[in-house]
Amino acid sequence: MSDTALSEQSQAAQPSLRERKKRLLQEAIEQAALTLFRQRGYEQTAIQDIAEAVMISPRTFFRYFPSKEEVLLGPTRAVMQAGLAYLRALPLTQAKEARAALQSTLLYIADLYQQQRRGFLLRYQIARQVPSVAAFYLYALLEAETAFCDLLQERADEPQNPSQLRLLVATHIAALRVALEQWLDGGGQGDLLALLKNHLKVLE
Amino acid sequence: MSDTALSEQSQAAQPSLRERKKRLLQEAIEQAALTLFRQRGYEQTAIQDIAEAVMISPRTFFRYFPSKEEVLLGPTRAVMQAGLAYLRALPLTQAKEARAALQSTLLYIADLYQQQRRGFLLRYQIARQVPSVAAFYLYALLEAETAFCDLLQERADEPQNPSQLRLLVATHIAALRVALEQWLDGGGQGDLLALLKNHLKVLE
DNA sequence: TTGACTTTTGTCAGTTAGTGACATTATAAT
DNA sequence: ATTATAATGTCACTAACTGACAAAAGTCAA
Repeated sequence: MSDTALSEQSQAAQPSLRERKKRLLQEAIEQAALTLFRQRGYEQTAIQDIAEAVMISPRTFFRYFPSKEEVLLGPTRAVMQAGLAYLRALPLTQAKEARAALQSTLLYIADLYQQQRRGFLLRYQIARQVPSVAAFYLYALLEAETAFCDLLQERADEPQNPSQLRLLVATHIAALRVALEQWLDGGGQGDLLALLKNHLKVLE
Repeated sequence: MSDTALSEQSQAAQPSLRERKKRLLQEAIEQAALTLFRQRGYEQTAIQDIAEAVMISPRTFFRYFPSKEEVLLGPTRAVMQAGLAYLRALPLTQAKEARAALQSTLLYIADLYQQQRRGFLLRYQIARQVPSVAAFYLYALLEAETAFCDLLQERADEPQNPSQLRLLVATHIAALRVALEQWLDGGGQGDLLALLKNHLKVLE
């Protein structure tokens, strides 16, 4: 683990055979899992079934995903993390108001959802049927809440009342969730951004 | 199962030895579980440990609780169900506005929480540390959401836009959740009702 | 109280998710 | 080629559940 950073990343080139195979396998596992979930149902699909489909051992599955749920919830978590990164990188030169920064972040997140419409649609349909997935889906959405508060607190133009800020963030994420669920309930056909914008406007 | 209703409930008397023992055992299991969770931690406590403490077989534990999490989450679910019942029984003679009915229901729920402060405090402290419990806790809070919408729709003075109504309910439950967590973070010392009232006022 | 009936319980066997340890194999670097 | 490193498979294990069935306890009528 000496200076791989130097020898590999300096050229911004290929991410090494090993890395490529890892990505490929990760995607293969995910695809196989989603396919099986859709065919037989989530609970009727054992880790072993997924492993066999990709010709790996069950042990290896768990080296790529910490749990069965995470195959479905990883992207949701990733989108929320991307939202945090977006907020962190928001140019605050014009000293945005906390609410405005939050709104723009949620719209950014909604846009990411829309870009991966297909994947999220399937994931959502499973989450609706399986309580444990639904539960962890909510957790994935809301675990970022305090991080949002911290970021807004440190980057807002003026200090916020922590309690009020928390309420602001929670209700706005609730608006995102509602927009998301309504959009997905409609098969992802409608315009998620428009839906969310409307909800955000109602909150003001 | 013929006419037990007649012979037992007509006198509103003792709920039969069998029923009493069941309640007793259920409470004993719950108490033993909570004690062990506090002593050793949730994940370090196996079902078998709980079963041994109450001198039952592990199989019997699962006849009383469908899962380990449910020992912790049952009361939360019960409180939300009680809220639904309260809303269902709300006298609508004066044709309440949907928001007002919802507010009063959430205050009722908050009151129930406050009445069981001790129990919820412990449960919350565990939920904070264990993701699976936290996830199911959120699920328990939010699974009642659509039921709230349905009830409000059918009982409100005038028909609601379903989408707006959903947003209303989601944000208000979010306010309940925030108030709850802030109250519990403060050790349950503060006034939950006041906190919630404040949050509800902000939402208007 | 006896005796039939119902509910609850324990036992047993099994499935599945998830984890640690270690030997084996594949990739990387020299 | 050779050595170091990282990924994989195998094995053994824990722990949460579940179905089936027999044993025990509670119920009720005669």
